[in-house]
Amino acid sequence: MSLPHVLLGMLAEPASGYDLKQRFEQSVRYFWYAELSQIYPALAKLEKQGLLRSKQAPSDKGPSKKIYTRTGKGKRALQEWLSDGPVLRTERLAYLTQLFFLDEIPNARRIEFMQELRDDFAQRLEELKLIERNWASEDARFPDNLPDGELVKHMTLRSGLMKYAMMVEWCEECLGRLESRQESTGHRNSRNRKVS
Amino acid sequence: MSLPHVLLGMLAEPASGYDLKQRFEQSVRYFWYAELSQIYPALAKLEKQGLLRSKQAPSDKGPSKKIYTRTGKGKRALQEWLSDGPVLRTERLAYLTQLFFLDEIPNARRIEFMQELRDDFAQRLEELKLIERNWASEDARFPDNLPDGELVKHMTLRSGLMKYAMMVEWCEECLGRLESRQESTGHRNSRNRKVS
DNA sequence: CGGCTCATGTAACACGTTACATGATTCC
DNA sequence: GGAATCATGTAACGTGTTACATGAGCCG
Repeated sequence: MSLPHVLLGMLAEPASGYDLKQRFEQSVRYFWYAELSQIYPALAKLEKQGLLRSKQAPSDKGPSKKIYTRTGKGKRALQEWLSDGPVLRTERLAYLTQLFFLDEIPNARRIEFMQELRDDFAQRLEELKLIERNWASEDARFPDNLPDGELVKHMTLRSGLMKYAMMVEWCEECLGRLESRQESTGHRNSRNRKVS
Repeated sequence: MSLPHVLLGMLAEPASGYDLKQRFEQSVRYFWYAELSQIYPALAKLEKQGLLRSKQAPSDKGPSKKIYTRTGKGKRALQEWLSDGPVLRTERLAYLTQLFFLDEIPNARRIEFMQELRDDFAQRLEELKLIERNWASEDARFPDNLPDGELVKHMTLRSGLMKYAMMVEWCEECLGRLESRQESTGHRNSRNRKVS
């Protein structure tokens, strides 16, 4: 339902499948993920539908690339997807369903689970903070005078910063509740952050 | 990777496929969704693997049901999934990828998009607040003296309450930034909440 | 009797993951 | 020459969605 549209969005600038995979990793990896083996056939299909055009081009390093360009029809398909409004309530958050059933394992394990969650969110938060710091130092227009294309990217980044900061706090709150039960059964559990 | 485990979790109490669908809608719909046509074959497969057992039972209304019960092996499989730690970085948030490319449509449309987002998050927040209010009024142990099974459910609920409250705020912030651009091009746009 | 909810499924298709296959170029 | 990276794909399998099929029991 969405990968083809994400590819159309990423192809505002022409790129090969391999390039697109890198772009995924650098930009949208916090809310979208795709394998190369998924990207290649998706691009081929979009070309067959006339939403993309491709040409062979030599590479700086390695074998020649197949560079895809968005057609007018491709751009309109993307705009239509965006104009249809947000795609909502399709999220699947496996870690929350796990938490929902976490009473099926012993409390000490529950605490380990929440620590792992907290550490991962904290790490993502640091990664995003770094991106924001670099951006701020490299672009004088940051954050209030950005052009439209950068503004929406910054809004996306802000949502990640706010979300992960909140999730870390929430994990701490949960750990407090779990640990108070641990203590009452005679055990004691360090609250130290795991190093990864 | 996960639906079978979610079903095992939901089957702490025996139920039919149809019952489970109802349970999905009442409890985990905010972070997991499944169609009946996905649930039935998944249950059959779990039974074939010996993680569930089934028996026919009459229904209050309508035809007879196939009631599934978790086996010891099924419970261990669930505990193993939970003990392996949180399943992370598998999220796919379509609305954030849309936002990321939102500069491809006119600013007026961008504002409509964010209003729709905000309204949906606000609605989810109200739904969760209602659940919390009802719970608080029906259970004297709420929220600090809940048994383990309810504690993890409450932690899950809290994450939703905190998340959607934050997302509504974030949407308002984004709308402010988008509308300030709208005004500077001579248009004016009401900030009123849409009624659904 | 007709329409609703209850109840269980199948079929066709789309989407996503893991493993495998192939070969060019670059760096050590 | 061997390992790493660049580059494009296919195959098999698992997961998820939409549409369709079937029939029991209940309410008006």
